[in-house]
Amino acid sequence: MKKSKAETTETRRRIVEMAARELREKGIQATGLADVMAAAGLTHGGFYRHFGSKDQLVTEACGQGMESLVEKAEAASSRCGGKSTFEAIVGSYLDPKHRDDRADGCPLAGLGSELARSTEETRAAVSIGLLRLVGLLTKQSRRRKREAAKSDALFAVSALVGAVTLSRIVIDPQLSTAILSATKNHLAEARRAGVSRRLGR
Amino acid sequence: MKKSKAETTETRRRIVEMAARELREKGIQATGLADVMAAAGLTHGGFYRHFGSKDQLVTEACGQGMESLVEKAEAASSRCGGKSTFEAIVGSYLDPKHRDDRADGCPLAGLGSELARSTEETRAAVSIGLLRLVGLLTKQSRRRKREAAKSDALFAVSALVGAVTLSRIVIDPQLSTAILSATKNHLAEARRAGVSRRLGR
DNA sequence: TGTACATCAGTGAACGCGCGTTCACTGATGTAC
DNA sequence: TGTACATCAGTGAACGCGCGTTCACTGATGTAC
Repeated sequence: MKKSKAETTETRRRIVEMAARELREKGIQATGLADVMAAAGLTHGGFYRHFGSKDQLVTEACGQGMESLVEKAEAASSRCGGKSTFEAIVGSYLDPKHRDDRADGCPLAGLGSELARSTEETRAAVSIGLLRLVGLLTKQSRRRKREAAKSDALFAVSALVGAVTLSRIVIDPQLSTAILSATKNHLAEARRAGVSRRLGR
Repeated sequence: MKKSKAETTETRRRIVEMAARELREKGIQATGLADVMAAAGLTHGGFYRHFGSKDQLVTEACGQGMESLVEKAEAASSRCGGKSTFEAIVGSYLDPKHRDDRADGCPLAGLGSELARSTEETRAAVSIGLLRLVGLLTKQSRRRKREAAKSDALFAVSALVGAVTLSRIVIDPQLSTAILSATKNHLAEARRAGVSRRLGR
């Protein structure tokens, strides 16, 4: 049953795509290769025609998940209505929809503590996406100094990831949304403060 | 080999203590009951004399880990030198020592994404500790309104948890410490801004 | 262009391993008299 | 207080299961002539 090169490439892409979803949904360790292959419409035996190990798939899938996140942030920033790009990114990240849709959400929030124990390759792949996100937000900072702007961005990303993680742990729905909205309000406020400082107020 | 009641109680306590360490160190799924029992100086077979399931142990151990965290925060606040209690708590949480010592660190940072997929019991146990921490920080807020003070606290905890999580994922050591210090500086700044607002400046 | 053969994507069974859980057993502890 | 017996904490072997990985096999694709 050999497949054409085009089909093979497409199959590999689909496996990574499905893995990115399954991993974020269930977690890295809880996701079996058979699950991923089944989601891609295949049986588990063929996995090693495409990847050398589960770790390699995890690395690619997490990298891909981060790429999706960055693209989503870019999209949110391009179609921000009256709001600033910064607010658009923060708003979509802290939306309860994001909290409730792990499979399509941010790998940092969905897999954070597992990523911290992953291979150096996986962490490196994730770091690239993280730095791209930080870069996006750094551009949006209103600080003069580049270092201060990057510091703003690192802080904002930390708050975003922490807030969504906590909002998923907590049981009380009111507390869960309170965490998200508190973070949204405070990030907006901190940004305004940054503006004030820049203008010397 | 029946043991005295005092010994039994002490053994159970030791199992929970060791589990709290092992879980935070290796993660929930990656920690085996045999590991925990061995760390407590026992063999795995006796586990079910003390607990009904691994889930139950995880619940107790995570709850206990959160208690330790809160106690540590209380201790840090009581012996804060010239700094405010708020700064003392934030400073010790964002200390690189905390980042590098998972076994003794915050369960939210060490197990965040796994906790988000844990049983309701475990999440409830963790929530109690989280709310105690939020309560501590709420008391330290300089806002007039209680709601605003709690919002401050929720935001601060989100940033703390996110920052330590990210600092453990990232490979570049400079970036890792930059995440921690950016978060520390911004939280202190946000607090100062809160003061200004309260004083009507 | 047509043909013969090598390649290799995908299948499904199998392997080995580690895990959570169970169980028969041991012997010190606690209790009933 | 002393004795006989029930209790039960802890041991170590075993069970069943799911997982990552391997492998012989199939048959369509790609290639060499």
